[in-house]
Amino acid sequence: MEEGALSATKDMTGKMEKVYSPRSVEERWQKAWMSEEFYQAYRFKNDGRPVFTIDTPPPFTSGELHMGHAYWNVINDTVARYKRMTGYDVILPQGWDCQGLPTELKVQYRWKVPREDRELFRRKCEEWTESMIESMKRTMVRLGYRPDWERFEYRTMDKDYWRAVQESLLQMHEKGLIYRKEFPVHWCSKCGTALAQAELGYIQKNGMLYHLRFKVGESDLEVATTRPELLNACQALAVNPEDGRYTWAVGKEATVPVFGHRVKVLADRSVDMNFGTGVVMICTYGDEQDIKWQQIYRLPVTRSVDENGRMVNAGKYTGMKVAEAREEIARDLGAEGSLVKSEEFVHNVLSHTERADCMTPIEFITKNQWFIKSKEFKEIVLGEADRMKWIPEFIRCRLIDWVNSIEWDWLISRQRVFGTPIPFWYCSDCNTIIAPGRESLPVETSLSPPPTDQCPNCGSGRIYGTTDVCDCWVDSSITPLIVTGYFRDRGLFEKAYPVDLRQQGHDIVRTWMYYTILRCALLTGSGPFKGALVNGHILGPDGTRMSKSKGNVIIPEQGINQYGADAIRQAFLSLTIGSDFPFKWEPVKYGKSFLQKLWSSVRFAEGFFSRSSIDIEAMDETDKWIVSRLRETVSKARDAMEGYQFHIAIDLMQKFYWHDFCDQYIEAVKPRLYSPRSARDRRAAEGVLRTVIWNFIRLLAPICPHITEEVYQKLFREEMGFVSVHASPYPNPEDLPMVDGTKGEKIISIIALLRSKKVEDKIALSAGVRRAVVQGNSEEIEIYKKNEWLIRQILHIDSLEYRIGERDAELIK
RNA sequence: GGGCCGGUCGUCUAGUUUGGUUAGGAUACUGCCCUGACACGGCAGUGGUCACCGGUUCGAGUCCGGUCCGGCCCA
Repeated sequence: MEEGALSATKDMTGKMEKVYSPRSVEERWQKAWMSEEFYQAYRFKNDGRPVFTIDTPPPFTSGELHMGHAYWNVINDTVARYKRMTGYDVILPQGWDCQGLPTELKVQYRWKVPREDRELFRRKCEEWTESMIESMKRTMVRLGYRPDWERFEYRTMDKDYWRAVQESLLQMHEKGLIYRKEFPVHWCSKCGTALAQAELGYIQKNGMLYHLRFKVGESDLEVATTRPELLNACQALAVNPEDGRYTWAVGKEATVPVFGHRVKVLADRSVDMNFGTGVVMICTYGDEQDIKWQQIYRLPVTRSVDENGRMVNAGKYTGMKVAEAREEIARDLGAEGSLVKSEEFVHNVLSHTERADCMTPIEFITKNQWFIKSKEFKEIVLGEADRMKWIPEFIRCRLIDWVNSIEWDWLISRQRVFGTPIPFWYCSDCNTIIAPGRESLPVETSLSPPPTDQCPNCGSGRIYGTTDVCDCWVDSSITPLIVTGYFRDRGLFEKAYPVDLRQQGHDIVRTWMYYTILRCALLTGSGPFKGALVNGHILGPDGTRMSKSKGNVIIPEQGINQYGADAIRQAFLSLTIGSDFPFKWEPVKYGKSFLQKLWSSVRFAEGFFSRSSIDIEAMDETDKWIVSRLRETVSKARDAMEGYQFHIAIDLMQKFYWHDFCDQYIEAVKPRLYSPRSARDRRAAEGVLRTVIWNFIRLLAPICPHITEEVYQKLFREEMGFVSVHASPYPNPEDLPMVDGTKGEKIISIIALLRSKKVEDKIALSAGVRRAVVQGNSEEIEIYKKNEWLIRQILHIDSLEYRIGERDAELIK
């Protein structure tokens, strides 16, 4: 490091500059923290101290670090800095979730690379991802975020990570938790892949509700449906057994319009009598309910839509796109006289909504897919939800609700390219899974020959590998195992697992957190998290989700450039954890002002710093007051930090420092420094100034790591000897003298009152006042008398008089 | 449609578990003031029927019931 690079900001004369400039200070320390010298403050040492491990979902490598990322980086970093200062050996990892559809879509559509050339395609994806990581990392660093990059950075596209993911699947396979089966899966015809339940959402769309006439003998049965194109796959009609309108039809056969085949009319209690006509058609498959009914009533299956979203087995409609076929059939129904009416209808369409801007409606397609058994393990996850400590507490039920609503096993195969290969071969006759040997991992079974050429179950020779890759959550649901060394360092694993804290947003409780708890519990026998800290979203200033199309996106750099990372960090941490907030510049500006306040006060105090420590005997009443306030603040702020109540902690700190220390104490201490009565009294004041600042910068260090480091290096490093403020111990109330501040408080408050009177009377604070009368009870007057010199000096009052009465003051010019 | 969570000055927040003095603070705003750390400052002031309605109680922001609004999840 070049000479002087670490010295604090000074002007040419060596004094601290009047205006604090976050930009240069922050960049300087961010650079320093990456150096070998400072790494020891951030390194996981494994030296026997209690370990504190944080697991956090690795961000998807989109290339843009948005406000949400910045928010949870700040939370993580603050927790880690706090825990390090309170004596823990902290593991703060940083992962990158690389693989997934969005990257493939970028490479496919923007770079025009065909995914048929798998090798080239994958290489392009990796290239893209590398550059995305670079740019995200730059912003993270600029926020002051300092994980243990050196040892605990991981990327899900790395071969080591592949090996871990595949190893975990091998272990699950050995426990009998993986199967391959032909099953109707949620299919996105645009992306050409199966999707998990968690990747889907409902989109409200305008559509048509068609009322169709089915013939039952000589009578008519009217059915309302949004999807007449599935008529060819209509296997039954159903009504509610309670529905008196249709009891006559139950058990009879109905003729399907246009196609002419005959289907039964069933009675089933899950039919909603109030929807449409109360008669529903069961097709294979229109929705998840159809799948259930198909299984319950053992209905035949007709494929009606293919992987490209075109009709099959549909007579003259075969080959048409779904939407096209719908209109065509509607027309034919009309011609045939089977269409009673059609009406405009707003409905929720199950679509591909997550992690992609795809939004294509989902079809159900029957294919061979890979699954992890999950719905039979609800109790395990519910047990973990119960054991974990949740912040805030109410998030617990989000997980419980989700788990209770799960109806399907986890579909883990994706028909894509950029992902971790599924590490199994299979027998195409009986679907037996054939696993590779551990030593051959990572493996791509589409390229490598199977370890056996005969199925161990049925003896068939038809054994194939797969080009299917894993769902991204298969990768990212083992992060607690990755960071604690489950696959490489069992000694560490024993110490660090389960991780102490999982920090994430509330939107991914049902997906990421659920999968992580499930997988880790199944693999290790115990849940991955002791506690979860779940934060809300930072919304656009208009209170809605930030999105480019709405033009309400604010990027973290804007704030860092203008106000500094320490200012943004304060703004983020002053929000209640778990709730959503519209982004506001106000608190960021306030954060900046606080930095300036801290800076100015240190600049003032620096001139009076002596190496002498606090002299309890020589302390005056105001000294005792500020020290007792400091003690109280340290104690309460520590409690708040312990409970991750950052907004409480930061509020305590800001109020103490600004309004007690700066507004009151520093004003009150000036005469003792500028025109002291005795050297000892001056030294006492100096010792208090130094003690408050030394404790306060450590108190604030996890929240504002840059300015506190700057002050530490400039004023304290030489004496205290820690390489960094972040390597020093967090302040402890036990280390501060227990003094009674009640008398000092009386003095401070009468000074404040007299100061207000001067302002009210438009007397400059520096101007002299001939006479003043203060009023109070006899005990208070006693205290004022003893401290008359200080009161008169501060307020430039020539003589003070006292009067018994309500606490009050009066100036006489 | 169902479940969960939340609703305290313009904004953020304390207080709600264990009901009890004029609901506290900060910020923003307005006014006055450059006082030897800081005008990114100081002092003062305006601002809240604690979402709404009802109930329990001597007394409710706090407890109970219902309604409305917002958010998330599920259908």
